[in-house]
Amino acid sequence: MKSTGVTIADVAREAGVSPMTVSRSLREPERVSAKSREQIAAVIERLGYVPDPAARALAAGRTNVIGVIIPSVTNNVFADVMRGIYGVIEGSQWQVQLGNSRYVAETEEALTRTFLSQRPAGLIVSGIDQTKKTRELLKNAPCRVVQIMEIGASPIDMMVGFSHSDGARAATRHLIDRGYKRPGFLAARIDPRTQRRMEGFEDVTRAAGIFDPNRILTTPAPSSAALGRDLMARLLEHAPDTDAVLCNNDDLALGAVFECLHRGIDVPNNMGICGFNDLEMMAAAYPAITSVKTYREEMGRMAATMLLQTLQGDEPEKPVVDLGYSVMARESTARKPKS
Amino acid sequence: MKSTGVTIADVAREAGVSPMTVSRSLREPERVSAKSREQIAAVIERLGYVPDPAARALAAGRTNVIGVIIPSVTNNVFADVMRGIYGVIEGSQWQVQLGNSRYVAETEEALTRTFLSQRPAGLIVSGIDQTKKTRELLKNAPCRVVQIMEIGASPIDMMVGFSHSDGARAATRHLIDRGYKRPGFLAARIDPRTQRRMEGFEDVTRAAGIFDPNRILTTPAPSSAALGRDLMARLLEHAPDTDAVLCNNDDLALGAVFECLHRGIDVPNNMGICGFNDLEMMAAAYPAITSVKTYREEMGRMAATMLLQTLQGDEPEKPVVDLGYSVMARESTARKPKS
DNA sequence: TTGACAAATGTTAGCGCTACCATTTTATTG
DNA sequence: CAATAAAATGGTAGCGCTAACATTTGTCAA
Repeated sequence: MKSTGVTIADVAREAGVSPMTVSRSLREPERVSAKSREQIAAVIERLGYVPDPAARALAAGRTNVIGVIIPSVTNNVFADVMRGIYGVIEGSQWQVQLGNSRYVAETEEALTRTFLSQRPAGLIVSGIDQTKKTRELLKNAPCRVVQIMEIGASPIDMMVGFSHSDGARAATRHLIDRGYKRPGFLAARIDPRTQRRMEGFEDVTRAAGIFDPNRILTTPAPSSAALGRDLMARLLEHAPDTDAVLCNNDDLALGAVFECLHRGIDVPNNMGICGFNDLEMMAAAYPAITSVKTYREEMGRMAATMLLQTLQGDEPEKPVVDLGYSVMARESTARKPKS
Repeated sequence: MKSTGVTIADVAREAGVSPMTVSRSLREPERVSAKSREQIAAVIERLGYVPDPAARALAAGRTNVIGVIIPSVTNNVFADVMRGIYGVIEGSQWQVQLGNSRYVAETEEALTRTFLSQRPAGLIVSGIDQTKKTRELLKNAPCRVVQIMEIGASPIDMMVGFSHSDGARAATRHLIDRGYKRPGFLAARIDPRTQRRMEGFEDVTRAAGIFDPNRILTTPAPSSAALGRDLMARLLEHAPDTDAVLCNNDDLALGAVFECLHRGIDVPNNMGICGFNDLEMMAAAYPAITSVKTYREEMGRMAATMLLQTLQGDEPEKPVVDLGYSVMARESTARKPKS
């Protein structure tokens, strides 16, 4: 039934030591004499012994599992974050266990419970909009917790992210600086982060006296390039004098660019287009597409690093890290100055 | 230390039954009287009892973990497959545990060992190019195994995929049918599946008497749209009379299209471009890009479904499923017939 | 009523490991 | 060289659950 029936007792017998010494040589080798350590290592190699994580977890009261809860496994943005997390954790003694909340708060709560029942070594959760109950569970968790993607005023424990509303503000100001007078906003699947980006857009356009709710188009459908084309088309019918769009993400921006190409609309001179996240293809597109760069892989790396630090007994320098964003100005908003 | 210190013994005491009855009511409710079942359910709810998976695994000699080994967590293709797998497994009693082999056979072997030491309920592995040792481990695994992404002659156990060389053959024939005379092939990161696509391309062009190794451009770098632009640019310098390209994947195809747009090359009339996988954005692009559609989410769904069937004691109808592919002909290869 | 049998429940033991404390061995010092 | 501390190792118990078997309770026909 077991892949290898070899137990710690077998190793101990063969090496002529007690199981306890074998156990120690695996977890705290510095507390075992060099002689025993080598003997044990040789036997482990020879017998192909692999510790049983279940037995270990039961005896030690904790696992080597780091739980990660994200709202989507397919969204490129989270894929990048995951790459960062995996990059740090792979090769260490810890293991990633992924949970997919599908943007549903109740699912997130259920996942949190499931993870906690496994006595994880640490947890990484997305965003700052947990339900009250989830927050409570995480606050009382017997492990450290890192919130990623966003930063906010009341961290549960640690936090790595950036301000989505500030990112959208900067992008909107960029459009205005480039001379666009009637900017719109396109968004799919309104999650809390989208909401805050929209607020940033509204703030800045309102302050400039050019806010117009008719130029804001949203849909609950999941984001895609096809949807970007569709939203752009609808915006052009609805408010044909719109001269720029801030898209909630890059898929939409790409679709918007394609729709303009299709209609023969001059990007950037008659339509400025800005995305959000700065996926790799934005720079490679033609015209190259302006986007708000976010540091997704770094976010994952940082979150995992902070967690590993705490697992080694250290504290991270700062419990809350703001990774910021950068507006990557490219052709799609490089409007020729008009008189 | 534990999130909830509630054990099965606590529940048993409160419900006035033995721990065994509680255990059974959780795993085989039909073997417990309705009265006990309700009582137990009420107590579980009241105390917030959650079974400890480690204790369960240790006692039962198996876990509820389904291990999935893929070569990349960030590649869209695998993200789609994962979505299919998660879709089937979420909500069931099983859990997904993801392993990332990074396209390295040794890493795959190590991951296989790690997973097997956890006594998984089942395994899903990518491709058919495992090392000999990995194959042996999987053959002797105490659980069922599904190979995905590809089909081949000697399945370890079950298999869901399609023929990459056939897909490439069909795409190449499509280019020839559309009147292209000097097709090239672009590929990044040569994995075994890329290799087989390349072979398919070579077969068909050779048979048509138009094979030219100078039109095949590859690089070990990971795939991206920027790389697609770059490869296209190099191909045009290297073999300027090339009139079509089959790209090993859609990122490259998108980049190739952008490079042509940039250079003012008429796609499809002076350059036909075909991708592979048919990611969502291919249809939304302008010009819409021809691609070989693969059924990635279905592949994940099917693999997970087959595994769950075996876990319930049934056998899947067929142990090897070929999901095929479809050439989605679009504008990027819709060349006007020349005399 | 009673035996025969099935359904429901309980008892025992142990999965493989590690925390905790006890003991032995080795190094250190006056 | 004894006294002491430090390093290395071992024994015991138990983590929370379930497999396997044992026992009790309920059902039904003769």
